[in-house]
Amino acid sequence: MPKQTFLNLPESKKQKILEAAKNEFSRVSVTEASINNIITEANIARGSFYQYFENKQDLFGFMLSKANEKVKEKVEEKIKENGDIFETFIFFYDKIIKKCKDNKDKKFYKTVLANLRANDNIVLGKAEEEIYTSLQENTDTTNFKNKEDLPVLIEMLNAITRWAIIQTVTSNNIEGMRDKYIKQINYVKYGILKN
Amino acid sequence: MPKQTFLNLPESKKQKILEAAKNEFSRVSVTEASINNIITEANIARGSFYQYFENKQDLFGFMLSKANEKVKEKVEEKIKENGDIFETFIFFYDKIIKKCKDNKDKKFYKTVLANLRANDNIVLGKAEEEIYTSLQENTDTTNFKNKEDLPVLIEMLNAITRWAIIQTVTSNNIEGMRDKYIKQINYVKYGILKN
DNA sequence: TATAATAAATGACACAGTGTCATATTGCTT
DNA sequence: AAGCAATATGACACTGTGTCATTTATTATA
Repeated sequence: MPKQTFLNLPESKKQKILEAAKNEFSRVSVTEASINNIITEANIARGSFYQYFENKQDLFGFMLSKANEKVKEKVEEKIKENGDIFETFIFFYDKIIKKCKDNKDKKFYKTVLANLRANDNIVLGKAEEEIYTSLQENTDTTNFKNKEDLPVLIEMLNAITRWAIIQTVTSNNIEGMRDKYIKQINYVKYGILKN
Repeated sequence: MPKQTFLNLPESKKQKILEAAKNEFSRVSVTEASINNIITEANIARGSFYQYFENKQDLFGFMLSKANEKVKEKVEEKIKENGDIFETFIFFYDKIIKKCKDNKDKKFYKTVLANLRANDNIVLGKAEEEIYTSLQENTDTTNFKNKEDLPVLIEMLNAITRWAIIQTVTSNNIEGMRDKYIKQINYVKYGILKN
């Protein structure tokens, strides 16, 4: 988390820094990002950066969790509303893809997702754990063959969905990719093999 | 690919360099790895490193594809042998996990897998495409409800399997993780929902 | 209002790393 | 033994990170 000094800053200065950071994180992955570029564009001194953040990871994590906090809330609403774990994952997928279409954040999201580590969470840290709990507690398992395996199912849906998101974002055929994803969800619901 | 100069090197010198590199890549991800550490341990000059490789990615890619070339062959054999796409993915999973248990390469694999980018291939580059083709051509779809969707199925199995591999390797409960993975494969075969 | 105290800003610095290149060394060939 | 090609070398120019002593601004206090 950013230090108090950053949070105390006047809104306009904060925005200037966050915007410079967004440009840099749209250009390259966090590891490749250069603090120099950020401070030059934001017009702050090197030392100031370190008064505000621990390092660039700190800044990046802050931006990402901020960007996704609404998604988290909406997903939790959704599962409480209808209890359908499959619908909810599709809803999550759509929400993230929508963000990648929005011109303001397009490049940022694309770069972030393409450079995500294999076991990084899409919605960062504690928030992702909380989503898991919500899904677990609110899924309606009435139609399941076997209720006990819900956590394993959620993990699998997570694997499929994150892969689909990454493939969708890095491909150019968004609609085709969504269709594929929906097919995959249906496989999980009804199975591949004849009975 | 390494330059000819490296390939011409006497075996023992090559080994010394590859071993130094393995130590470094076991310690941290490719991006964080330091060429300095590698050349110091291998006792070669900085300039020499660049006579051998384009950069550290080049060296890393070479090591990884070398490490996985056997896996690729065995997977292709397997699918030709029995046509069972599910068994073959489990076979692949087991092969990779086995490598992560082998003391010599344990740390290396663990670090590599934990730092894989979200859409990097586990078996690098061209080899992975070739596996796809093999799987596609040799899968027996007799029992499938719908034969046309094989490519989509393969992609899904890939997503599930790589996630399982990464979770397994970064967890400490290897056996438990395998059980989970098998359950997931069964979901895909038979579906979650009651008919 | 003057002064003290607290918060914020600054940029030079030490350090670590990358990739290049002109030069030196080795070893092979005739 | 001379000459040529392959290999080895480390100093150099860059780019980047995180720190810290110092300066500047802001707020509180008497």
